[in-house]
Amino acid sequence: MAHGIDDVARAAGVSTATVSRALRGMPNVSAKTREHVLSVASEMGYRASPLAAALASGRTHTIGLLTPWVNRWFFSNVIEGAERALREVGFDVLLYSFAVSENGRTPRVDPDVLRRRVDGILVVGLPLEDTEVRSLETLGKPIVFIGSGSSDHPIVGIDDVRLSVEAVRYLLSLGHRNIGHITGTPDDLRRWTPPVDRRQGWLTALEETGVAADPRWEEFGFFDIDGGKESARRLLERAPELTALFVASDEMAMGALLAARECGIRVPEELSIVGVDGHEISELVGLTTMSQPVVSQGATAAALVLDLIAGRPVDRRVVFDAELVVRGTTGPPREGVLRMGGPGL
Amino acid sequence: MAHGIDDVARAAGVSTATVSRALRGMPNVSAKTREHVLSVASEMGYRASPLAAALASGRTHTIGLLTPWVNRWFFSNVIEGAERALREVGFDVLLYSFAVSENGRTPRVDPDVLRRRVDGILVVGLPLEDTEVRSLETLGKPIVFIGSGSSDHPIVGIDDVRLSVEAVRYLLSLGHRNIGHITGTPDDLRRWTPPVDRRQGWLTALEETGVAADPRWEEFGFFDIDGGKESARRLLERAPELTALFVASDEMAMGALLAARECGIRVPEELSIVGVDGHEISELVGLTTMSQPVVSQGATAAALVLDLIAGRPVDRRVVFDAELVVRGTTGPPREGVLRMGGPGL
DNA sequence: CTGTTAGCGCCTTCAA
DNA sequence: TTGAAGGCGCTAACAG
Repeated sequence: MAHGIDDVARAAGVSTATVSRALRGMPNVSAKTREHVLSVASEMGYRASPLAAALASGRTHTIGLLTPWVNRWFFSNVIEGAERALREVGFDVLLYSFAVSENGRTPRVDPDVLRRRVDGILVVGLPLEDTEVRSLETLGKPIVFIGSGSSDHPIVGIDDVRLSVEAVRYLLSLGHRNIGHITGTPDDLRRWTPPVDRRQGWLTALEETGVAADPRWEEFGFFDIDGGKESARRLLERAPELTALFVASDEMAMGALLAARECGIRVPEELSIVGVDGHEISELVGLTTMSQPVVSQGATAAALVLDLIAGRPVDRRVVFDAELVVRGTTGPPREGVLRMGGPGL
Repeated sequence: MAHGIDDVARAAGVSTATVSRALRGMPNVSAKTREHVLSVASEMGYRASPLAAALASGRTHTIGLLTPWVNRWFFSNVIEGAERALREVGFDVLLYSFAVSENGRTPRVDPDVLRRRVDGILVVGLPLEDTEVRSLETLGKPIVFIGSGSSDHPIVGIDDVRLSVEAVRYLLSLGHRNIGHITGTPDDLRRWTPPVDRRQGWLTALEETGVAADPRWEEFGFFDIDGGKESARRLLERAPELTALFVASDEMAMGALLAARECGIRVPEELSIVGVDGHEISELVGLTTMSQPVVSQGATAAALVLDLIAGRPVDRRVVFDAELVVRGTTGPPREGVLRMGGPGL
């Protein structure tokens, strides 16, 4: 039942080398020989052992997927996209979750585990320390980052500054001027660019319109629902003049919604909220958000490693567009006074 | 930089066989030889090529993880648990997502892709067709199911009937008698036991109490938020006498919450809702639910395949307990009339 | 306890 | 275009 390449060679009356060439679609095989070999092989149900092939050729047809979490929205969707794209072209995906150390100084990725096991590496989400990237580079395999990464390798993501400017401009166009911001940047993740860039976009959009962003209008916290809730609570108590919130992720925005509800603040009548992500649940909660394509980012990153492996030239950076999705959590500010002359979007 | 086993053998002044034995902790090596080999190897930064080792030994130290989705709550959490448990003991995880065909007749898993690549298989979530299971069995490797599976292989999961009885008993103990049920069973997933069992539990608990379950009290739909919302809308319109809903998943329950809100029905004053899962978001939405340990199920399934691989005896079925978590979506029925003499929980 | 010797199943020069 | 033969890097009998 489990045939080897020489069983096929014998049955087809050719050498193993010819079988190997025919099956892999190499050019130097006559059409009729190939056809014959192919039919014999399929008749026998033959499949080359990926292990043996990898050992002999040095190519594993496997991609190592490094991720801090598999059970979080952004990550699981990227993985989904990458896995499907890779499987489609016959590549396997080895899943490696690594710890997100709070103190940030424990080495989290061990290149030796990947050595001689993969043809390329995909790093999802969290940026690695320089030393970690260097150690991965010793593998001599292509590396592609998704979401946030190292400057020396291709990265696919979104333009966080731009998208944030757009979100805040939308709020400005509704008449809001007192717009707060909730972000998340634990100390050890300073190099995680999305939150930093989103904050920058918020500042930029306000400046454009001549609004001075009061430092009291921003709040830091954890990047999940709970974190958003706590941050929003503090923010709303401290700065009651705020009529709108630009929140750096949908999950935090949902937390903000909960906080508003608990404080008895009606959304959007008294407070408008815009998130970032396009989380499925946001749709059902009616959250206005900047929606980003996540599965596509995974698929694109997969295509990039494959290009790199094949020696094709690739873009150093692929940027996806985020799209403003207006839903129920945004409206004109509570004073009902639209100050004309704003940017208008 | 990339040494082979014979480099180490030469450097240590022993044979490759001894190096191999020493490094793998085999018994027949003298203590001092082992120590010496180990130190030489680590000095050289040597790691055995998993590929070559697998080819020579027939053991790949890799588990194939089959799942219909990686970006859904239950699945991503099971994967997370399994991956971490496997990596801890040096096993790799090959991720295979397979299509969930709506018509149910397209073969979704191709055993040939796994042939000679894995030592064992984990199937997460959806049950496979008998033919699919048979084809996987031709690989001759242990298979473990999580959540729902085939009778011929170990399965880890929860007792859906029991948990549902408990959930409904809780509603009964609050005084509810008109308790509806929302479930999801697309036609091609008849063999997906959780929804079937949860429905059974609902029926059983009602019967115990002498309540006749009106067929109008149950509604089928899709197993996500949207599906729950639609189902709840239909149910609430059709059977206004309902004072409580037992919903077969948290996501559907969240949909039901949305539907209630849109219909102007207050929760829990006018309608109590209980879900199943223990989804993180439910916690923040304040949903009462039967919480199941999911990461643990993944980790346990991982331990089971490892046992099977090692030839250790294993339980054919590992059942985890679900736990009632009472939060804000449940309360006494709207009439405020507690009919005494109920089961009392 | 240790070394020798075949493979594991395929790919890939090199000749023909 | 095809075949022969030597690895890829390690494990596992079998001797010693």
